[in-house]
Order: sequence, then C-alpha cells, then structure tokens
Amino acid sequence: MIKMKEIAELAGVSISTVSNVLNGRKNVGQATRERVLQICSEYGYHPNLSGKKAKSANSNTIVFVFSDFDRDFYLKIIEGISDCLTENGYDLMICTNKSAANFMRGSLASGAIILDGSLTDDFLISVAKPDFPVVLMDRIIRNEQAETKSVIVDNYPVMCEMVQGLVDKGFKRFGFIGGLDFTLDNQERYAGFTDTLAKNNIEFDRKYYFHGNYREKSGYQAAKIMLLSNDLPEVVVCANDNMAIGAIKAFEENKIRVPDDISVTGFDDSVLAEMKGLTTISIPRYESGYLAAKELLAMLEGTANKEPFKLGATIKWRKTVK
Amino acid sequence: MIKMKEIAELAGVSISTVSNVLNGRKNVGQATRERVLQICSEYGYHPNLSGKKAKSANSNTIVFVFSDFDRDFYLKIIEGISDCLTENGYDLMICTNKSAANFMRGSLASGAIILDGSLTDDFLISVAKPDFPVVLMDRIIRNEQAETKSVIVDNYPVMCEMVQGLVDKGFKRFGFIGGLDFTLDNQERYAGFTDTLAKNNIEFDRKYYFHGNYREKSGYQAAKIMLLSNDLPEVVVCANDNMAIGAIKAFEENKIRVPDDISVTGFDDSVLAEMKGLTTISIPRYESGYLAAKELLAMLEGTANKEPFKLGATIKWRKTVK
DNA sequence: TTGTAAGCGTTATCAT
DNA sequence: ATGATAACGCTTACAA
Repeated sequence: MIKMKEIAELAGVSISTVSNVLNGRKNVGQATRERVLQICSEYGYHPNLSGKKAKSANSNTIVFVFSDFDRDFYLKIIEGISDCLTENGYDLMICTNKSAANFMRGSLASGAIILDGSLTDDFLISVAKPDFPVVLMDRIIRNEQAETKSVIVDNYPVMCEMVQGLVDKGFKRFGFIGGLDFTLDNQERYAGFTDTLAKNNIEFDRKYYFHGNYREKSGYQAAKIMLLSNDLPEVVVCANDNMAIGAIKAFEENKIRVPDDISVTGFDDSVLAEMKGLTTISIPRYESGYLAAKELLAMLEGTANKEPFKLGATIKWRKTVK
Repeated sequence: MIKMKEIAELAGVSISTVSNVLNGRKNVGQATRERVLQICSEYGYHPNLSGKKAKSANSNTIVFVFSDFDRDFYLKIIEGISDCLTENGYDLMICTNKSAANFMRGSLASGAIILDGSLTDDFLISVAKPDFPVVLMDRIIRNEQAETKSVIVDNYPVMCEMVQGLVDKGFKRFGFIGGLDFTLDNQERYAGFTDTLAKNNIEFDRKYYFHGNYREKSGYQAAKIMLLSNDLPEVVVCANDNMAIGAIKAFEENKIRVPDDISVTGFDDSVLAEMKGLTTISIPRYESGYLAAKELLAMLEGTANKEPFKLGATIKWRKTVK
C-alpha cells in the first residue's frame, strides 16, 4: 500500500501538493498535477480512508442495517438505496444488527438507514444526532431529541380499501392472522381491518384473531388451529404474504380448497405471492429504498422535516379470493 | 460525540490511561479503571474507528461484495458469512460493486469476499495481497501473485450424476440452455452434460445448445426458439433455475405440457424451483457463505492453501422430469 | 504555485 | 500505576 508521502517523494513535491491534486483543488500547476497523477496511477495509489476520515469527519458513506434474512425483498430496497446514493456521490455500506453499533458509532459513516426490529429505540435515539441523521423504515420513534425520520408504508387506507372490497363481494365472516403485535405495520393493518368491518356493521369476534410472527410457519399453525374449530371464516386476512402462504398450505393439506371453500389475502406482494396467485397488497420496494436514501441526504443538508413519509400501496386482486 | 481526551479530563487522568482501560490492559489501578469506565458509560463514549484504524491497521472487519439484485439466495449466503465472522469477533460490511473499490482499497477492512461478476480479474488481482486476502465465490482467478482463494460449487460431478439419471430413465434427445458462456459455472455444467452423454454414446447436436444469460427471460426466449423447430428434445437441461422456469413458462404457453411432453431441469434450487416442483440441483448456500468466511480468516492467519474449495451439491428429483 | 506545520482520535513506546 | 510523546495517513490554514 503506497501512501501519499511516497508519492510526494517520487514526484519531488510536498505531501500537501499531492493532496491538493487528488482533491481536485485548482491551486496546482498543470505540469505538477499531471506528474503527480501519472505517478499515482503508475504506483497504484489509493487513499487510505481512515486517514481521510480521521481529519475531515465528512465521510460520504451511509450505512444500511437489516437483519431478517427471510424477507426476500431486501434486495430490491437495497437496490433503490444504492442507486440514489450512487447518483449523489455517496457510498453505501450494509451491515447486520451485529455490527450496527460499531459502524454507526465509529464515525465511519455520516448517517444510517434502518430496516431492523432488533435495534432498540434507546440505541437509535442515542446515535441519531443532527450530525448523524437516521432514517427508519417501517418504524417510528417519537422523540424530539433524536434526529430520525420514518419512511413507512401507509398501511391503513389500503387495508381499509381491501377489506371494503371483500365486504362488497359479500364476505361476512372474517378471520385475521396478525404479525408481531408490537410492530407498527401489524397495528395499522389490523386497525384498517377492524375499522372497516365496524363501519360496515360486521361484527368481528376477537377469537378470530390469530397471533403470528410474519413467518410462513406461524401462518400455517394459525390455520391449523382454525381448522380445529368447526366454523371456519369465509375469508382470512393475513398481515403478510408469508403467513398467508403458510395458511393456504395448511388449508390445502386438509382438503379445504382456496378460494372455493375459503378465501385468503396477504400483504407485501412477494415473489411467492405473485407465483401463487395470492390476493395481496403491493408495496413499492425499490422506490421505498430510493426514497429513504433521498430523505437521509436531505437531512444531511438540513432540508427535511421530521414528519413520517408515507408510501402508497396498491391492491392486487388475484385468485385466492373468490 | 465525546472523545477520549474529554473523558481523560473528566476522570482527571491522561489520555493513555483511558486508552489502557478501554483496551483492557492490566497496567491500570482498580480505582482508576472503575472511574474511567463509569465516566465513559455516563457520557456515552464510543471509540472513533477512524482514529483507531489510522494507528493500528488491524481492523477486524471484512467486506462482502455482491451486486446482482436478482439472485434471491444472497441473503442465505450473507447469513452464513455473518455467523462465521461474528463467532470470530469480526465485523461484516457488505457493499455493492459500486463502492467496492473504495472499501477494499481504503484499508477499512482486512479482507474481502467477492460474489460479483462485474469486478474485473485485474482489479481483484491488484487488491488481493497477503495483507488483504480475498475469497472468491463461484469464480477462479489463476494468478500466483494474487492472494485469492476460491470457494466454488463442484458442478461437474453432480451434473454428470443428474444427466446419467436422465439417461437411465430412457431419455435420448437432449437440449441444453446455457448461462453466460464465460462463467466457470456454465462451463463446468455444460462439460458434465456433454461428457455424460458421450459416455453413454448419445450424440448431442450443438444446434440443441441455446445461449442464455441466467435470467428467466433468456430461458423463455430459448424455449420460444426451440418451439419453432419441429423436433423438440425430450428433456431440456438448464444451467440454472431461472432459465428453466422461463422455459417452462414458454412451453406451457404453447400447450406443451411439462413433464408429459417435455421434461426440464434446473440448477440452484431457488425458492421458486421448490415451489414449481422443478427438478434441480441444490447448493448449500448458508454453508458456502460460512465456509468462505472461514477460509478468509484462515488466510488472514496464514494457515490456508490456495486450492479452490469445492462444495458438494445434491440432486432434487421433482415433478418436471417424467 | 508550492511547502510548512498543526491537527484529526486513536495506540504504543518509553519514561517516570 | 500513570503520563508525555511520537506516530498512523491524511487535510487544511497559512506562509513563502
């Protein structure tokens, strides 16, 4: 690893001249500039980022934290983030929750985008400062001190719309398989569900609420439990696709046909949902990543409000609903 | 961001004492140690990694580079890498090809794992030095100077085994949809295919080789072309699942039933393959990531040979083969 | 246009 | 047991 000092010696100039050349400052003679550049490429010089950052806290790198390896749409989100950052001259560095604290606190990056439930609110509040803004995806932290901004799916209205659609189709007996109770997503989705039923004077007995954890298996198990009772609902609304797919599997194993005997809906529009023909709600993943990055850059420039940004979603009616 | 200097002042000790406490050195009095630790947690001190690295080039972080956002098995590989590194006290930092040069050359990391076709051999050779070893996944670079090690799927024997299986089932007229010609994977898979046919005295007319690029669409198009001729093969062996799925789609659109009229096989065992009941070859993803990380750590310790590490794969006979 | 020197937040050596 | 002090590789006033 050749360093600036050696380049300077080879070029017969001072270290600061090399630095000036490399940073494109104009106070360098044409001849010197070319000579330095020539030597740099000849010897394969590349700046040591640690040295750089040690001095000018301005790192131009953003960290993205995730950790649930089961959600296949991470890649699309990352692609959106990556594109936006690249367009703006920033580097993206991705890590899992395990290294998050190190990278977020070590001043290697200038901001972070979080799509992870395992980092605590307290931790996030402690790192999200004006000089290290944080964008939260699918999550909201209400704290005046913390420099956070949320980018979330606007679950409520689209869930209302879908449930209203189901009501209009004539469904009366509903079941609901929920995700993790404490997540914002689940709360809003469930609220849209119950509110719409209430509005239509359809009673929802809480015994038809089944607790899941967003994984396929939990949907499968919820459906298994449902099957034990003698009165299945006419339609099961699930808080995400994975659970819907699990539920369908359980029904089919028990000779309950979807949608003939029971209808099922999901949320997310994952690859599998499309494949299975699952009625669900489609979220703009790439766009959400792009937007999250854009908001973060705005925060870095001080031009951003802290109101949650709500992403619209759209219903995909497919064949799992009669 | 409070720094060591301020902690030192608050504790009424010198900066070096704080450093000693933080790095668990034993040359510090019990009372001092406790006082310093207390103040650190009280003021939320966290070391600045740039400062750290500026001094002691030993970073304990590994970078993983990928960039094809269409391959759904990245996450499993990352999980494997992440687990191995975490167990060994390393941090994982993931990036796409766009930032790869920065992170690999900036001395932020001590080694890299590459799963990306867009980084050139030349680039990789230029960074892979004894003090910055590189593990390549699904790719081999033969260069004595470069400190690289490959972790690859042992395509050949398993492909032979599968094709032999097909021959044993009585298939005689084969088609092959290849991936990108220059990739090692494609070359080995195709070699296993032709060699096995030759061994069984089955002639393979090169006109039944179709060029694809590993994407679903290219498989679809290859099948479309096949359909134009009047003699379809009895079985189409594809270099990966995506293309196999595309081909199946094309066949079904043209009322050619799989497997009744034509059999199809893939390679990878992706989520979709399982879903579609595609006969394919399963690669141990999590394990391959774990192993790649393990090999990298071994290189870092100087205990590793440079022979490619070959991962075994297994056939999954499913319903797309008659 | 170019160079000198101070400083970034750490670690490590060597006195004390 | 503790503290000066140099050093890491770079940037940036400021001086020449």
